[in-house]
Amino acid sequence: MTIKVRVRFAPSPTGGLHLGGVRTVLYNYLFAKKHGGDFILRIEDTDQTRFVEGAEKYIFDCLKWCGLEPDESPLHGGPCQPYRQSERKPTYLQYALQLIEQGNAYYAFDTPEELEKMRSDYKTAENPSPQYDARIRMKMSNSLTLPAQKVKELIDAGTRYVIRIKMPENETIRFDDLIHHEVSFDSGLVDDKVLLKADGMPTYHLAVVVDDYLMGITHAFRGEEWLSSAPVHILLWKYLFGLGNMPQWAHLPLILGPSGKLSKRDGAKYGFPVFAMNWTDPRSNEFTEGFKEKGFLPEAFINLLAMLGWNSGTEQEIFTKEELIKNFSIERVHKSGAKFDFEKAKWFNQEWIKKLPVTNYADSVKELFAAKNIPLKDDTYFIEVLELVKDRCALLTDFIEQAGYFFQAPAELDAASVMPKWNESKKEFFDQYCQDLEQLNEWDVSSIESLFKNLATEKNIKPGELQLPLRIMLVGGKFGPAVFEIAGMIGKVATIERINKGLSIFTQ
RNA sequence: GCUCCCAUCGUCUAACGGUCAGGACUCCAGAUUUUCACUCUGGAAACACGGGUUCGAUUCCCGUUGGGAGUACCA
Repeated sequence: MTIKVRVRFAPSPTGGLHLGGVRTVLYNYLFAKKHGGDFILRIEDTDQTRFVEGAEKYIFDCLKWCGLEPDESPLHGGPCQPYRQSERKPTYLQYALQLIEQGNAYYAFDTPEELEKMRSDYKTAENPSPQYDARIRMKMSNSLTLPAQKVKELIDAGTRYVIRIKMPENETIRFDDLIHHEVSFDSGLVDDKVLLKADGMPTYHLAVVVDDYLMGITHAFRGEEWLSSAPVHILLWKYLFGLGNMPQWAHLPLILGPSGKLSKRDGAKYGFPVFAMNWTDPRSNEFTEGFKEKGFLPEAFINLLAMLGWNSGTEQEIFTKEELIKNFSIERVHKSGAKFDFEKAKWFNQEWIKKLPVTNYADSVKELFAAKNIPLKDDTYFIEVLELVKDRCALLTDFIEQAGYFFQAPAELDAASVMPKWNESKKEFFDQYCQDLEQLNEWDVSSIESLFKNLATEKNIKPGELQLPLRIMLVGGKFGPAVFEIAGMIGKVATIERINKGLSIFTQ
């Protein structure tokens, strides 16, 4: 019998969801779906001081937008409720006490001030950050150094205490990581991490192990920043639930920014989004841009994230979510960190804009237009326009410039591209052309075009000399599809209006 | 400082002892387009260094260097 795959993503609701976080979700999700397993979202809100209003909902919104919704979560329910660690608080104490009984943990009464004093007292040039470890724990105030009676008195008196793991002194802790393979640590070099805080809440270290066990997690994928504390978790598994029940670990390589680790600041500094969606910290009011609002398609977003540290072994780069699920394998995830490249990210999005039917993202573009007060016509026309200009758009926001002139006259004309070669005979040409257009019964592209070319021949002007001015009049700049196509789309009235307006500007 | 992780074009990557080291993004040139883009063709661009092992190393081992992470009653 094979055990059902169960994976989890366990964010703390402290702020935006960044690239690396979404990619961790993605790999978890892909792995679970590939193996017919469950993807669980657990909220790790054990630090009350860092709780941020709205952060949890924001995470759900991001996952929904990405199409990576969990099977179980505080929002979706599930058999292992509750999925918020703050609501599981009573659970953790018993395991901490079990560890004390087994001799694997102890009470520590040191105050924050005492800890600080210890750190400064033992700080040297060779050891800038002294740890609470085997060498110094016997010099501190804890149940290892105090007589049992005294410990009992302190606890009975309500003295604040924490419970720390007692790291063995000379043990090599090994484990097999799905990505890094065998990793080993010397237990004597790891400090006695706090397991249960003075407020009764567990730290991440205890909570992650207890909940992974209680929720039946079979595979635990997380960022590489956790690799250093893995020995603590391995030991906890050994002491509490047995190494045989421990999930398979995979520590994902980090996503780097242009200079070192990717940070919120990089986004602002280099002009690319870092979070999945816009996020404003309610406390500091600090705003961080999101991929969604920047104009990314969710399909492109997960595609580009998937390729940042993983590849299928083929030369295929564009993958649908279904293809990713089919092809994903944790063994093909890279060991080294990947630098995020916004240019390549845009390329992925452009490919997806071209690949997807415009109807898939027409509503998003509509919202963008509404925000810019661009008037909309009927849907058929709208779709037709998007189809016409989609090849020119890397971001959804590019549609504003590339499609806006189909709905309203350009606000400004690139007169500089026309003026140097502008002359009276061209003005006469356009005057005449307007009159001819007015008479046109059938407003179709070929008539508009042949009228233009015939008149040009008649006036003895090269059509090429005239097309650019016409384009500038209709579009505003040197871009867009074929001019006559545009005239055909915007209609007789708008075409003539825009030519006349252009004429008045060029002939000043 | 200490611990751990990592190392192929500028960037993302392929290669699992023998390849002209392949692809993609970016950049450059050309074709196409009477604009811009798309598309197509071509080009520039990498095995960090030093030792081993081997008939043969980008590939395996060791060291050096470089980069990253951790070193909280944060996750």
